[in-house]
Amino acid sequence: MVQTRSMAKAVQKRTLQTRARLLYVARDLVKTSGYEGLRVEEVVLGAGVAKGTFFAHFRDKDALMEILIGAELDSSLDQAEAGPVPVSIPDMISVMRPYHLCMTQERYVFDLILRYSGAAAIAEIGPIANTLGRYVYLVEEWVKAGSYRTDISPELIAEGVQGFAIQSMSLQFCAMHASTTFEDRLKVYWDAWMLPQSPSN
Amino acid sequence: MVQTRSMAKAVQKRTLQTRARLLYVARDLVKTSGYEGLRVEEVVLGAGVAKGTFFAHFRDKDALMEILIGAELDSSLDQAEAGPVPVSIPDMISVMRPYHLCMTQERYVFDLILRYSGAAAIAEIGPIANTLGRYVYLVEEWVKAGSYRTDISPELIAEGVQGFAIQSMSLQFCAMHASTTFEDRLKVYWDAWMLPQSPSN
DNA sequence: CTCCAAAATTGACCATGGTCATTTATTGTT
DNA sequence: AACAATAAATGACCATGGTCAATTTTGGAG
Repeated sequence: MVQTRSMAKAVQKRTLQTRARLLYVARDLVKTSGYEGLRVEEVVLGAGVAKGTFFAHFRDKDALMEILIGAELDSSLDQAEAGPVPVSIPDMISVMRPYHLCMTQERYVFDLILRYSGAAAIAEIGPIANTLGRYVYLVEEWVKAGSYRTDISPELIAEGVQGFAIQSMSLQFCAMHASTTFEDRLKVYWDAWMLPQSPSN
Repeated sequence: MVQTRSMAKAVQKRTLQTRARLLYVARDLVKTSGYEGLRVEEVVLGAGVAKGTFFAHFRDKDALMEILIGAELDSSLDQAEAGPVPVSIPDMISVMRPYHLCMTQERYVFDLILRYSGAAAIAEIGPIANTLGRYVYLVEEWVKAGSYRTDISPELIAEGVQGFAIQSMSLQFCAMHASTTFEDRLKVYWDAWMLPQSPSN
């Protein structure tokens, strides 16, 4: 008899186990050697599978990275979301600190986030693009609840907030601008963006 | 006799020739296969040298890329700098078009620019970080000559302008935000940043 | 229980960037 | 012109991510 759609075999238990093992080993390796130091070969060795198996579970090494980093970012956001709504710019900076620290923990991580923030060329939105979306949404809510400029939409404000956060991180990694710290710069930008003080002209 | 500083041998002609040949071949290959398609092996084959020679002239493949892309960006900026000073935001957008097009010509190029905008972890400022610095300086001059918000310094305005340009490019490559075009988005951001219209509260 | 098609796994192999001990070319000195 | 010291070039080799035809495992049908 022909195999019909409803008879389609479910994902095998084995698959889930293997995938879980790969993720577990990877997370463990990252703990000791950092993201940049992660090697696919070490992961498969630790998980006791062949190299090909890795790529049957993840499109490429970056896809695994995205999952690991995306999860870390997500839990930082959970933290930020759980607390009280920040009512000032310094508040926001402090509530977002874990998230921002997570993004800048390694240059390699920051680069990967930038690269994947655009959800690749493909139309698929990955874990990282997803948390960036959550970030904007969260900030938008905070903006609605607070007193900031009213000439543009809260969503636009939130997009700019994220843009400036990323800009500040970039400059932190830049030799030309090493003098100012990340959070000082961020405050200057966010103040100027969210609370413009003088007439345009 | 001991070799003194003043007797230090100059760079050999051969060196300059080899380097020029490598650069010429690379530029030529980029013209047909794009930046992403460039292979070191093709470059050395075309230049008639061994692979090791390539890496004696450039730290790594990215260093060559930085030179090629940096030069392209620089000449776009030369163009922008040569014309009349833009007196409005739409003017600025149009004057900067070649530069922005250059940055977004390939996803690969944009990623590399982002990666090298921070002048690597090393304290050395490369061609790309350099053009980004020029960009900010140029915009700063334009801002000084025009009528924009006065509550923050022209330099800060210029930094934000660049940040929003990069943000707009990122979103252009992003599946979630493909609906708005780059320049439309840029105008929205730049208007809101340079000409805030309403009191903060 | 046996058989089979689909799913999962394997590992030899490839692509490509990058290294370095060795060889070759250049140039100032005598 | 011969030599020595330095610079440049070489190419075999390595590291690492990624591929794919062949093999093994799984789970349901009869």
